[in-house]
Amino acid sequence: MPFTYEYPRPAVTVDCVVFGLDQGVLQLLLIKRNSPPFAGCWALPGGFVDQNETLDAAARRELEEETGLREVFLEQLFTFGDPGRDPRGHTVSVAYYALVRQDRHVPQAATDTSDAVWYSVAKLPKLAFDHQRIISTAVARLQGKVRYQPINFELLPRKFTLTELQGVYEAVLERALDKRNFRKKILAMGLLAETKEKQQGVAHRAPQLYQFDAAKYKKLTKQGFNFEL
Amino acid sequence: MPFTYEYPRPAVTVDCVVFGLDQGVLQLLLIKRNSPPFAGCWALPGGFVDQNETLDAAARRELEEETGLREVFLEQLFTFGDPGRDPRGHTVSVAYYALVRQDRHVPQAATDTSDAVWYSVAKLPKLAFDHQRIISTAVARLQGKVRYQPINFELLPRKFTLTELQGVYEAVLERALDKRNFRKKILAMGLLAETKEKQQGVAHRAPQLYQFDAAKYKKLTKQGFNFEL
DNA sequence: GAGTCTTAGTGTACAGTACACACTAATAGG
DNA sequence: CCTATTAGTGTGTACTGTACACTAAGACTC
Repeated sequence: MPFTYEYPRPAVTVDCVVFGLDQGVLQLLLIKRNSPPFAGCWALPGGFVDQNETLDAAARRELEEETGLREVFLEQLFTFGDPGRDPRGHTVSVAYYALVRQDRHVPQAATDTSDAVWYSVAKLPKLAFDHQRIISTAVARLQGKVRYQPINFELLPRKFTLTELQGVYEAVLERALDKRNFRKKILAMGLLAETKEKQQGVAHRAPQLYQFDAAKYKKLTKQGFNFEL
Repeated sequence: MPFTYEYPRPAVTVDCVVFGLDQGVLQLLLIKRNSPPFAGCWALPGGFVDQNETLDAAARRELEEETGLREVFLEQLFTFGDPGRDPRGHTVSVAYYALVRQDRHVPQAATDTSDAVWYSVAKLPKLAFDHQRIISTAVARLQGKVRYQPINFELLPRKFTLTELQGVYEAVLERALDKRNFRKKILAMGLLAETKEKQQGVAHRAPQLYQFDAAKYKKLTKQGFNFEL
């Protein structure tokens, strides 16, 4: 026991707000709790931080254990530590938010042991602990972040059309955007590379597929560029 | 003991990055450590979170205990939890940043028991733990925040001149601003109220004193206004 | 293969904002 | 009263944000 500590310690957990996108609607991945407290309630995936584990690692570990998701975009959100938030005792939760590509949406079948289900952000069930508050914080953060950092690509398959991308922005920001202006701005950033492909199997003019140029983004970021929408 | 926990728990601490302003230079409040580890080193004020104490309360308590400062602007910054950051064992630190009014700069004499000293942000001594990293994060956050939230008032006395305010922005952003454009923008926000006073005892035209209209700020914020500089 | 349906893709004009820039006004001190 | 010092003010120009409507292309139907 490395510390001598005069009071009982608060415990440390991580919780992940996982955003996905289905049919242009912003979704959240929730877990059904099996054990008390809040047994039977829906909750964010998460759990205790192990000794000698970074917070990021704990978040990724819990995410994989409970949902099967790996190698997603993951960023620290905020830390919630009110004494009353867990009826078992004082628990400090470091919250993360994650963005998951549509083509990697793990369907329920793939995570058969756990009850991980996607819910539309607009229609969430009653949640355990203070998870509703954590989600509200995450939504606000996402809306703020999207304005000056191109993270919405993380919610789409690697190749996507501009209309799809606009849909993501609209879903996140909860308002309509002008098509022509959106295209102008997003292309002006210079972070999108045309692929040689067009989308197949649509009953109308086939749209161009683009992909996000991560290398260029890294380079421009280092030079202190801003990517305001 | 409310939890059964299979591993030894990481401990939870808070650390405060306290910004002040002296002669137009951005300053940081540091504490000299008396005990190991890092005895004799400079460090951020902070300490363990008590059971059944909110994180905010812990930060305020530690700040007052170690520096005498009360009722300052205080906001959560980021949580640092790398296992190696404290040689005694795994410690998760919830970092805060605070802004202190110039007229409330507690001089060293007022905190006679502790060694709290203001250092220019540009010339910091070697610091304990990962506190240098925490400070870098705080500076970046402050620079970002200042662009869209009027928090710089927190660094000035209640009544201040526009030139002083401009100086704060310049100190934080580390670049010069145009006087006329700055005045236009900052007055256009509508958050400054002229006082009936002018600054006394200056060997030149006496400048108008202003104060921040907190009520108006609250009202406009609720209406979703932006305060970009 | 002509016609229809549906979404892709494109340009311009106007308003508002950002930015560069230089002189007069007022006060204290000598 | 003269000097030194900072306060305080307006305009023109470039750029950026925004509103807005039509043609292009592919798939399916008959």
